[in-house]
Amino acid sequence: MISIIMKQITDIPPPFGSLPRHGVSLRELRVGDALFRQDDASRAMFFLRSGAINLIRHTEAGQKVTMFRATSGDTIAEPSVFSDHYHCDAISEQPSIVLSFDRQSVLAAMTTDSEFAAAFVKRLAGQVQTYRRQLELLAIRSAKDRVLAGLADGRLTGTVLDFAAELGLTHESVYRALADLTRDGRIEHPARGKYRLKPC
Amino acid sequence: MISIIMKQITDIPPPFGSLPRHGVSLRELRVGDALFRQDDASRAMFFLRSGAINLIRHTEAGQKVTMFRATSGDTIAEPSVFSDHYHCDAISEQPSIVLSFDRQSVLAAMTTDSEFAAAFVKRLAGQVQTYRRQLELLAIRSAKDRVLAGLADGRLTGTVLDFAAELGLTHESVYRALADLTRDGRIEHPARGKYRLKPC
DNA sequence: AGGGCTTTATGATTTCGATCATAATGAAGC
DNA sequence: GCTTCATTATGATCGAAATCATAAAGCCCT
Repeated sequence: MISIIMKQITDIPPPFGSLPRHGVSLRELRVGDALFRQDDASRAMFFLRSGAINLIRHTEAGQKVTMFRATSGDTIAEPSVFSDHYHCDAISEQPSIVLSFDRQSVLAAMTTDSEFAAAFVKRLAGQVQTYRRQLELLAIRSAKDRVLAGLADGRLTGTVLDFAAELGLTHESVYRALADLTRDGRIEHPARGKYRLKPC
Repeated sequence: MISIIMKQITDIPPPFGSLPRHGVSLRELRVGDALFRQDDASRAMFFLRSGAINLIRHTEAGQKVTMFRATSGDTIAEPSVFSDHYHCDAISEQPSIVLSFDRQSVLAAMTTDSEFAAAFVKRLAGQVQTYRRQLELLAIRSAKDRVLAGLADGRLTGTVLDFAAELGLTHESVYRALADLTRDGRIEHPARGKYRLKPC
């Protein structure tokens, strides 16, 4: 008799391979599914094996802010390992497959396995750099320049609406900027909703 | 004979107390001094014992972006432990005293001392949260609301000019917003250059 | 094939922040 | 005390992004 229930989760990326098996599980998400919601109790952190997930924070004024767009190979919700709740929504932008790492297991590994901890630190340091890039992007005042920079940074992968949210601009402004840039010959517009930088 | 050269550096905050003594040094900065500059070779990370230091990044377009304003108890340049150069300028906003932790010593401690590593991860996780707050702040479109949020977040501690840079606004706009908010009775203006939220 | 929905797209208008200009206040240095 | 300088502060103008409005194109579902 073949058991699919006991099927092993394979290819756990370093350093998470050293976590006990009971601390790891797998989850599939369809477009629009929430991996977790802001203020939910935090049970785990995640590794995105494939797909794309947006981390969206809701401000007091009811505004939505895309903090981060996670793609294959990214980890999600590391800070929540130290916090008892999540600080933003994690919404699947594309069909995604994530590995869940139990919060307690991660905490335990952190204090007993220094290699694990070191690798974890490295991941977090990378995150910090990413946020800094994001801040740098938001500091660009001109919508046209900001859109161009965002495009150069490879951030237009989903819809233009998502792209606009990531850039902190209205979608109208982004459409206009994209149209301008196309007219200027700085970017190409191969199809409806598709834009890309001119090759050099 | 009393030796001041050999004077011990006291009160090294956890987890850095476990670093070897030769990996720790102390430095004092006057207003405007640079702890390091963007693209300098990274030799150390830092703990700010007192004062305030702004991390400022220069974009390609020559624009200055305040990524982070470090105050007492903050660590600075953690990501640079994994990088061979600094990614921004660190400029002292107030007279500051910093502890330097040699990059190699930190790396070594990270892989051998799991308690050190765990504490380090926690610090970085905190940093990530801070950057998220900053992103959230920058996402507020109205200058008035942004200034108010920044004030509520306790970010106006130095000059209004620095405050403006942190908020990504021109100082004129910030002065006007502060004047408006004062007129609205939402904040108090006890003295020139001083503003604070109305107590409830 | 058709109805409802979202995304893409652009036009018209308004608003608000940037920019430029100017001046008063206070601090630092001589 | 006087000069120099940065910070604080406000006024006038301009431009660009937000807002409001509208519509076509593509998609999902039946």
